[in-house]
Amino acid sequence: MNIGQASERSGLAPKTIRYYEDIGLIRPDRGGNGYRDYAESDVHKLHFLQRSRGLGFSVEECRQLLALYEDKSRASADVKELTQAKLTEIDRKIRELTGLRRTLEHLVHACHGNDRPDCPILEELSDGRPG
Amino acid sequence: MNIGQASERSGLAPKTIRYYEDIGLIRPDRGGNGYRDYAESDVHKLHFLQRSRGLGFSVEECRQLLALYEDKSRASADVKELTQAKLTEIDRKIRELTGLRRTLEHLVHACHGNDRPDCPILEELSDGRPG
DNA sequence: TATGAACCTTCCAGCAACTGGAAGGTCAAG
DNA sequence: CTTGACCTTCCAGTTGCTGGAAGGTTCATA
Repeated sequence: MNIGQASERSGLAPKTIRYYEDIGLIRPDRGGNGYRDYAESDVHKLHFLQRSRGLGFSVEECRQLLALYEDKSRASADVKELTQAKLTEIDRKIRELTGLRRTLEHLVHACHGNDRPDCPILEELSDGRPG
Repeated sequence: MNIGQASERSGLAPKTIRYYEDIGLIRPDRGGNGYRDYAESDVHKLHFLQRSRGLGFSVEECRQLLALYEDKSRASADVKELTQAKLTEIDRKIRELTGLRRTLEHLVHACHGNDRPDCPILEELSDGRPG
């Protein structure tokens, strides 16, 4: 099938699919007219990529996952380790964002929000001390 | 003072400081030797940038904040609005990450983590159905 | 058969927000 | 006078695409 249909069925933009080919993630056939020709297995891989990217794996990690996925003798412990590492990273991100959220919320509450020139948000950004 | 000291005192890498100059955020003087020469007020602005970047404001938002900060007739409602928008965005990110975390955790628990070739993580990534 | 839309192709450029490195100038200490 | 730590500019790379230009193909319709 053409790239348009592969795009629809995988949930990836055509540009993204071509990009994935550029960086060697997938290698579809070509028709006599030069058009890319995707097999079912290609769509499957693209969908795999779409899902794993959406779950926060980097493209390089997806490359590893794809290799594990295609390798019949893969060890699932490898995949578990990769996923566990990702989990830790996500926890860190959530913690950071939560702290940031707290700070900003504090600032919003402290700010008058009127037209007077004094603004606790700017003051705190300026001196770095908590208001 | 030279860029090295400005870097130390603002908490920004020299490269970052030069970059901020490139994109017009700050304009330090130059000494006779061509070296950048930072005044106290420059360091103050750099520190302001360091803080607001660290709080998740984009460089363009920092530019706005800096303008408001420098404008004596600024309206604090503007700043509050910007901060509030940022807060909403952070909430969305936290929600997304939490969902992602849940999915991955489920996958880790479902995976045997041994050397057997069947792995629920890969299977779910492949078909997109929750295991 | 012509025409137009909707596909497809490649390549080049750019986004954020820096970071790394090369090639070279300057300055202070020993 | 040399060594080493600074400083300068400029060019390129990072990640993961996305937009656009310029052109080829296919298909439906008039």
